[in-house]
Amino acid sequence: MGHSQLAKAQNHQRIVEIAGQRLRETGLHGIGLAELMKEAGLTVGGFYKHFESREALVGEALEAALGYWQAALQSEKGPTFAGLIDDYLSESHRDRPGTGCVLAALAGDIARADERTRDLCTEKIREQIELLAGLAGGGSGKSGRALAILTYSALVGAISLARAVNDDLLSREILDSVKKSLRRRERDRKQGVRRQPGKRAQRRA
Amino acid sequence: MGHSQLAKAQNHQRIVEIAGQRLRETGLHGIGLAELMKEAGLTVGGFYKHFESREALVGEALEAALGYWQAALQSEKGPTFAGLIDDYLSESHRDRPGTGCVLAALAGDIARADERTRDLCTEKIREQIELLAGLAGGGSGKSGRALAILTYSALVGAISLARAVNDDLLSREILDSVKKSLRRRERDRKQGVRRQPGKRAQRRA
DNA sequence: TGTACATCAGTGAACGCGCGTTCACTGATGTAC
DNA sequence: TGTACATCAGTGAACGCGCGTTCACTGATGTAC
Repeated sequence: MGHSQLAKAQNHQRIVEIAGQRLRETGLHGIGLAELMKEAGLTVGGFYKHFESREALVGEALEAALGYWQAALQSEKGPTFAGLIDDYLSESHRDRPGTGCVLAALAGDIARADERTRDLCTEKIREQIELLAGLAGGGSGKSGRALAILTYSALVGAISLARAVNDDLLSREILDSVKKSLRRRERDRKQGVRRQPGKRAQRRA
Repeated sequence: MGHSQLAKAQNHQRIVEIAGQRLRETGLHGIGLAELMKEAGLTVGGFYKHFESREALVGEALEAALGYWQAALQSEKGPTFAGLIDDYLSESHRDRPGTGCVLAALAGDIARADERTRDLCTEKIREQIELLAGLAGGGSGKSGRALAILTYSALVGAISLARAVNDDLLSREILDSVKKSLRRRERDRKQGVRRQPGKRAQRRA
């Protein structure tokens, strides 16, 4: 319980990390500072030694949470399109919003948030789409980007619905069905792209 | 400002309707009773002559709002799959969450809501999927349902992302791109189904 | 049709609680000599 | 290496505000005679 600079930095990071989880679990207004600080092993009073306001913490936490997801995706050293879909639409992801995709958990809240927060998310969404488009196929054409946007939308929507739904059977059906549809979509496109030199070859096969 | 039974019923309906809009606009915890009653031309005190609690109002409002969407879809007398997609992914829908799809606006909040609310939404989601599956094609096969689920997920996700995004260009791109992708998907499937008797006919064309 | 009365939708103020924020204080940290 | 001192992370209580809920009261509604 020292007051060293190191301890402060560690505490700061811990608060941000916990906030990132709880915000995704309970919504942007779902948790109070007292509870948050307690969970970090501290008391409320100290909060303002770290952040200017609750809003400032939310900003930092969202930024970190968005970055975390990004990192997780890229660190998988060359994740595949199909692998990414399977991860995203897993029951594990559905049941752990706290460590999952920020947009799936908070899209509604973000749409109503201040401009700075929305700026942040806009850039992250842009990056995600580009990442997906890159994975979708070597082609730099528009269809890769279109597939990326469709895929991203379907992922976010499917997880949102699967979480909203109360019936485990329906919830799983949503995850599995979208998983299969998206996988097939990518497969179809890849085959189309690879046989590019002669389009007639597709018909012969 | 009478106290008649008729007036009460009208006030009740008005409160529910306004709540349905404001909740979709500001989230399940985004608006207070005082403001709500004021907007309905009443004062806070009278609230409990209509509802047992705030929670009860939210339940009624959500049920009405979900029903409203359902009705709008069906009253379009035989809406088409493509028409439905265009309506859902319109800028008008994006910019008016208050009168739009409950799930697109509140999926996050609903996932965290009490069981009764989630039950309600689960049934509505089931109905929507069946409605879409019915429109997707005459075939009663599994692929119609899979397309319905993919479509529904993509719709909810696309509108959620388009609302979260701050950049109007990217927002429109998401709407338009998903619109096109889904339209094509349905077209492809319809062609496949209609030429069922002889699969070879597809290759000849 | 007219009159007395019970009902109850709606009013406006007050209550109580939770939560973000502030503040005086503590004591370990780290620096200047 | 020791010592005196300034800094500041963290404490715990208090403040103020907003919001859901309660309550005594009002007066129009609608009913019984």
